[in-house]
Amino acid sequence: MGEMTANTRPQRRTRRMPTADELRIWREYIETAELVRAHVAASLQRESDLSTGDYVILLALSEADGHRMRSSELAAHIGWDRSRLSHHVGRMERRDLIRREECATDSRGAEIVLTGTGAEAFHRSTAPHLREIRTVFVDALTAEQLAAAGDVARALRAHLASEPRAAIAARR
Amino acid sequence: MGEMTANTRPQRRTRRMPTADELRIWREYIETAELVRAHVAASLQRESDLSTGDYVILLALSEADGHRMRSSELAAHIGWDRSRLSHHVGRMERRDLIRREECATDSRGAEIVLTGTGAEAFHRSTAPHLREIRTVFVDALTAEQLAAAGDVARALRAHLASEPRAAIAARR
DNA sequence: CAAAAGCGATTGACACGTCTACTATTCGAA
DNA sequence: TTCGAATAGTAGACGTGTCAATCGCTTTTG
Repeated sequence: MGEMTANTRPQRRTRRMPTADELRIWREYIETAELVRAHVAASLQRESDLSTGDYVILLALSEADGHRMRSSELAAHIGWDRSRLSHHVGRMERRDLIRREECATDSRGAEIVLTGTGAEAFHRSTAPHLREIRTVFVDALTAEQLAAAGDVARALRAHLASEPRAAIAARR
Repeated sequence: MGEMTANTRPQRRTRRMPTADELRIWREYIETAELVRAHVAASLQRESDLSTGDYVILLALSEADGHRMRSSELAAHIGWDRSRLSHHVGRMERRDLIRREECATDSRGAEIVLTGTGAEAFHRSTAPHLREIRTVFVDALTAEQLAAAGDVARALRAHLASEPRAAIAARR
C-alpha cells in the first residue's frame, strides 16, 4: 500500500507540490492524531470530568513541592504561555480544582495551589487515563509501528527546528 | 472500585499501564502532530489570511457545481456538524468569503455560495499551502518514514473503529 | 532617590468547537 | 387532511486558544 513511483524530475524541492499519495498520508497523519487525541480527551472527560489541560496542570502541581507552583514556573514547565495559563487557571479556580495565593517573596507574583478536590480528581483520573492511552494507542500498534511513530515524530521536529520560519514560529 | 489490589493471576491487557517509553512516544506523537499542524496553519494564515477551516470550506465550494452547496451537504462532505459549519460560515460571511442564499426547493434550507473574494483568496492560497505541506511534512521524512506514518495512522483508525466506545464517540 | 525599564500576571477581544435548545418547514401516517 | 415526527439551519452558552493591552510591582540606572 505504499509504492511510490520513482521521481526523476529535477524540480527545486521547495517548488514541488506533494503528490496525491503524499497528500493523503498528510491528511491521514493529521486527522488520525486529532481523532485519537480527541478520543482520549473524551474518555478523560467522561471518567473524571477533566480536560487534557486540567490534567496537565493537576499533574504538574501534584509533583510540585507543597503542591504549589509560581504561575510562570508552571507555565514554563508545561510549555504554555502565561495568558493561556491564567485563563485556564481562572476556570479551574471556579471549579475548586486549584486556588490562587499571592506570593510572599514577590507581590507581583501568584502561586497556583492544588486543592483537595483537585488532588482527588487527579488521582481518580490517572490510572483510567493511562489505561486509555494504552488501549487506544499502544495496543493499536506493533512494536515496530510504535518505534516508527517515535521516529517520525523525531524527524518532523528536527526538520521543523531546522526551518527558519519554524524556529520563529516556535519561539513565540 | 476495589479490584485493583494484589492479584494472583496475570493482568488483563486493558489493566496494564503504558511504560515510560510508551508514554513518551504517545506524547511525542500527539504533540508533534499538533506542532506541525499549527505550523502549516500559521503559514496559511500568514500567506493568505485563511484558517484551515476556511480553506476546507473554500476547497469544497471551489469543486462544487456552480460554486455552491446546500449547507448540510457541505457539512457532510467535509465531516463537520451543522452547528460548527453554521458558526464558521457566519464568520466567513462577515469577511465576504462566502454568502448565504435561500434554497429554492426547500425553504428551510440554505445554500452556501463562493464569492469572488473567496474564490480569489482560495486560488492564491493553494500552491503555497501545498508547498508548505511538502516542505514541513513530506520533505522531513524518508520514503520509509512516510509509508510508516501512513501505516501507523491506518492501524490507529482500524483499532479505534474496533473499539466499542470509539465507535460511539466517532458517530456523534 | 526618582524616573524608566522590565517583569509577572491578568484582562478583553476575538476565533474556533461542542452541546443543547429553538424555529421553521417538510414529510409521513392515521 | 391534519397532526406529530423528522429535518434544516440558527443561536446561545461556555470551554479553549491567541494576541495585544494593561496594571502593579521590582529592578535598574542616571
